[in-house]
Amino acid sequence: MIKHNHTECTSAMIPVRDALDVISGKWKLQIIISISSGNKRFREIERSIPKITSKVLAKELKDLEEHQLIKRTVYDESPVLVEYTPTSYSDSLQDVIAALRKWGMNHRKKIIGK
Amino acid sequence: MIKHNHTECTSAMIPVRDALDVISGKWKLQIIISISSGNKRFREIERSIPKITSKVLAKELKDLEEHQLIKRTVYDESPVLVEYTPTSYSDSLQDVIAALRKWGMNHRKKIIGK
DNA sequence: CAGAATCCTTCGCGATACTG
DNA sequence: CAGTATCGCGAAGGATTCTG
Repeated sequence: MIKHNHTECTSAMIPVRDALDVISGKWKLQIIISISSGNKRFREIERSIPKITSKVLAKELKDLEEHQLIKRTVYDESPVLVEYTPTSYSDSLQDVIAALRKWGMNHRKKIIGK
Repeated sequence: MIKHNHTECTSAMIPVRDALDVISGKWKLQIIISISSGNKRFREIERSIPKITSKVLAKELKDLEEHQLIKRTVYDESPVLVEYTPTSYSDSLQDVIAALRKWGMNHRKKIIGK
C-alpha cells in the first residue's frame, strides 16, 4: 500500500504541535531554565530573566503549574514566602532544551560568522 | 570565584531564545516538517497542514526563506511552477524536531492516560 | 516580597475575496 | 496554480501603579 507524503507527515506533526502548545511562547522555557538552575523566589526568577514583567511572569507561572511543569509551595510565614521548584516532568524537557540550545548556539555562530 | 545562579543561567537562556526567535510560532516547524517529508508545491504544503491559510503560509515561507531554512525555486513555465525544498540548514533542525516530537508524544500519553 | 489591577499597543492569525 | 489584498478580532505583551 502506497502512502502519500502529505498524509504521512501529519502524524509527525501532531506531537510537535502538542509540545509547542505547552512550551512555546516567549517565556515558558526561559522560566523553566531559570527554576531548573536554582532560582526559587518570584523576584529571583524575575531578575534572572531580562525584560520579563511581573504580570507576564505571574501568568506564565500559573500556566506552568497547571501543566505540572513547576511546583508552587507557599510557606505561611510573615511576610509570606513562596517557592517555585522544578518537577520530574519539567526534567523531561531537558532533551528539548538541550537540542534548542545546541541549535541556537550554532545559529548564532552562523549569523555572527558572516 | 563564586557564581550566582541567576547570573549563570542567562548564558543558558540566550541560545534558547535565539532558537525560539527563529522557529517558534504556530506554523514554522510544521512547514519544515511538511517540506522535509517531500511536499514541494505551495498548495501541496497548504493541504498537508490542517487549518493553515494561504496568507499565513505565504508569510511564513518568506520568513523561512530569509533564514535560509528553505529554498524557493521558480521554474519559468506557464503556468508558473514554484518549488520549496529543504536546505542543509533545515536538516540541522532534525534533532530539535525529534526532541519535541518525543516529548509531545509522551505528553499526549500523559494527558490521555488519566 | 508576591503578586493583582488597569490601561494600552502590537501582533498573530483567521475569513473572505481577488489577481496574473 | 501561487500567491496578494483587505478587514478585523482576540490574545500576548508592555508600562505603571497599587495591595496585603
